[in-house]
Amino acid sequence: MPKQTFFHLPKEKQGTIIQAAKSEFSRVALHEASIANIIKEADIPRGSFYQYFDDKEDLYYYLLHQIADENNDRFIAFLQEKNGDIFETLLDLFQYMIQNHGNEEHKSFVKNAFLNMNYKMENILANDIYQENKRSQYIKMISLINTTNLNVKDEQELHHIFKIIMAVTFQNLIQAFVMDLTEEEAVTSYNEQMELLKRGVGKKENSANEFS
Amino acid sequence: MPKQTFFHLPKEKQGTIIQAAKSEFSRVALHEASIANIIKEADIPRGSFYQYFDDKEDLYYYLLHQIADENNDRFIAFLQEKNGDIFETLLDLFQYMIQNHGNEEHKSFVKNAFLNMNYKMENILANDIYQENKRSQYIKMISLINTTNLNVKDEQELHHIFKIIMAVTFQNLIQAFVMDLTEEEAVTSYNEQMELLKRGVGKKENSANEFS
DNA sequence: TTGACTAGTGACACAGTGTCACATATAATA
DNA sequence: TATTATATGTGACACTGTGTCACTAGTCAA
Repeated sequence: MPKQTFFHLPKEKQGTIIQAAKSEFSRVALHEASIANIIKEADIPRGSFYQYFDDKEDLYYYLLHQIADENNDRFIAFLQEKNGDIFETLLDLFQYMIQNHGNEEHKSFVKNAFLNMNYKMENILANDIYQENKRSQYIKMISLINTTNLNVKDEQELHHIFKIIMAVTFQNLIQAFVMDLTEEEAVTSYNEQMELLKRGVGKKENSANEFS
Repeated sequence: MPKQTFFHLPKEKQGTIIQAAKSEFSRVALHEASIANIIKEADIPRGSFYQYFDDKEDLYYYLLHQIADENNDRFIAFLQEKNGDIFETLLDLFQYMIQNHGNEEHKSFVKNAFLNMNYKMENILANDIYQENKRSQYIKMISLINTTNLNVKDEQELHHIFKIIMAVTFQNLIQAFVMDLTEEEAVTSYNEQMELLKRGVGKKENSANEFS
């Protein structure tokens, strides 16, 4: 978490630094990003950087959590809009995330974030100040899910289902970013997988496969 | 890929270097590992290291691919043993992977590998010499899957199902490693998710939820 | 014995990090 | 206004780690 000094800065200066950092982190992955580039672009001395942040990671995870929070908010908003339908919500969110929004830099940042996702997963899962926030957001999401369309017998199962769906969603996002799939390719494939999740992949008794 | 020079080395010296590298990579994640530690433990001069490998990553991914290949072979062997039942196979493999095998170092290496999984995903997905090998292994796996127990109508769906199952498996592996779950916790949760995958999470018409 | 090739070696230039002593600004108090 | 305290700004510097290169040392064939 950035130090208080950073938050005492005029908003404009904060913005300049954030902008420089985003630019650097969208240029290359975390482990290749250099503080030198950030301070050069933000035009602040090296010493100042360390007045504001512990290190490169501190700044990076601050930005990452901001974006994650935005997406969580968006998730919750979509979920409300779609009356709790998790599939419709995630399809929209998936589509939203792989779209460009006319900002190549933001997309690069997010792509690099996925590439770094496990770079220091302890850091993300760590019991830091974000943790409580994350937990309550998770509970909110779960509570908003409309279970009338889901074949779910208890809350435990709902957690499992959420986990499954998120795993598949993430994998598809990563693939879309890393393999540079077109939006259509990505969405079609994602959609088909979601249908399989709904239907189930185990053989039903009296049904025969065309293919086997 | 290590340079030819490395492969010309006597097996024993190769082993010493590999051992030193595994030790370092199990101590810390890739981005924190240092060549200095590896050459110190292997007792070779710095210049020699660069005769054998391009850099730290070169050595690291070589080891990682070795382990991945071993696991792929194990996957295929299990699949044959279980008459192509993908669920039984993966449950066994899952259990196998989170077990210790009396080698704390190997487990640390694998854990760090998961933490670094996306560190440089391009590297892993890159069209390198492993690619062809991987592709053919994938095809072999798919061909071994017994579809009589799966509700699958064409090959496209089989690919999707494989992808889904692997996504969920990986997520559970990562979680087990990072959150230090006991084997029982991990396997129980994984198992329950697999059952949901088989059954499907979408609501069947005439069935009612206890919970909603 | 010479030449050609392959491998071994460690000093070194270079790049990047985090720190620290000092400089400067701001605000509160006498 | 002068004084003091506190917060912030600054860049030179020590330190760590990387990759290179000129040189050395083997090996083998002519």
